[in-house]
Amino acid sequence: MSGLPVNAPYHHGDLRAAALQMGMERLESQEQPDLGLRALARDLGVSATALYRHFPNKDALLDALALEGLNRLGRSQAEAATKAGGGRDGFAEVGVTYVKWAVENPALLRLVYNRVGQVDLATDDPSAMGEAFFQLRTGIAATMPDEMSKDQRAAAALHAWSLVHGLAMLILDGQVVYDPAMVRKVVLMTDFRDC
Amino acid sequence: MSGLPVNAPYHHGDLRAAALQMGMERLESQEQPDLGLRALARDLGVSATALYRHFPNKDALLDALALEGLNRLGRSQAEAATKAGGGRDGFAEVGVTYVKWAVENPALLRLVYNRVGQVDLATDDPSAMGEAFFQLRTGIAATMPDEMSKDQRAAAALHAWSLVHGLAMLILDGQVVYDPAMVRKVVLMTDFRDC
DNA sequence: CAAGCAATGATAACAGTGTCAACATAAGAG
DNA sequence: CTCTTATGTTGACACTGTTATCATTGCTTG
Repeated sequence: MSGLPVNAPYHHGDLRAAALQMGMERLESQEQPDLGLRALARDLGVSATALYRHFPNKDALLDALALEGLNRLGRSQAEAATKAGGGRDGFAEVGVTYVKWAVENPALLRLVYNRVGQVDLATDDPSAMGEAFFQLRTGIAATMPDEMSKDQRAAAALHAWSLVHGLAMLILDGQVVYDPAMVRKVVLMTDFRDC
Repeated sequence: MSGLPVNAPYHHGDLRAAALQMGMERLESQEQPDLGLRALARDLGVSATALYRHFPNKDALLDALALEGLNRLGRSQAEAATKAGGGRDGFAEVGVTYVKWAVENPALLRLVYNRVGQVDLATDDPSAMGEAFFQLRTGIAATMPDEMSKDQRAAAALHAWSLVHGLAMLILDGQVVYDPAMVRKVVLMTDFRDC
């Protein structure tokens, strides 16, 4: 009866979706967004504890946002993998796409990698985060040369993933300035010919 | 007059050093240490606001810890670079050392990279974080083959840094299990022969 | 040595957070 | 219509970082 909009209906309609959407908007528009429960609820025109009817706690909300971010990253990678042909050029193109996505979604990428490691795979739904990351890994491995053995493909995929992820993190942390040409050059320094 | 030890002297002696040491101990012993000002002061047997006589705010304390961490990482890398000879094997050895240090100091590595990017180089002492990271970069570049041009060395150093840093972050985030042999294999997939 | 000043510490308070318990309202099922 | 369930609110508790104010110690200088 105080502070909140006067003629607002008692029930919001779909508060869960609204909260996730607002969180996503902040993750997209700000580098260090404020995803506090109270701040979010305040801007949603709802009381702080209302969110507890849709999420057991703050971490659950962040996990939901991270999962959506991981799906977006996976789609971006899959799209790049199909569009770019095979060979060195195609491989480089996929790597450049990863870094580009990270630069365009810095807060979301950070959230994804910070949250996914803390998921208790024993109790939580194994088809959520783990599945999405599995797809990301296999998507990366799919861009490897065909003549590799299974072990070689795994190692090469890990090499590629580490390279683009590390480069992205160095850029996001302000250690390296983003330059697409430089990214392509660095990625192309990897050559799997004789592995 | 309450809560604190009875016969504790009013002045601590060297509270700044004690706070940094306790922070370092937590960074070394815990994966997600609690570096809150109040929690830190409580365990130091001192009031919360006493720390404000030695640090302008919490960020300054974390910056000091991050700087010490960066120096340790730099020393580890410099030591590895001199011990390991040149060539592919030496290069691989330095990379393995980076990942090993990250696995042994997960919270410290995170703090270093999270803090260093936010330092305002205009107002802060440019000889602190920036200098230490410059040394790390040049140390990495020093392990590159001699026959490279200057630009090639820079790109190769960025490639190497991104590779080991990304691999370290994937391990710390729980996406990849730490296996020294695997790390060496992945690092050796980089070949600078024809760049 | 004494006086005073600067360094260092403590207390109280404010704004902010996540979270829980208790209560209020709306929507839907029988 | 009634009763249950879902959803939202209020109030409170225990935290946090930070500031203003007051207390104590130690060093410096006359």
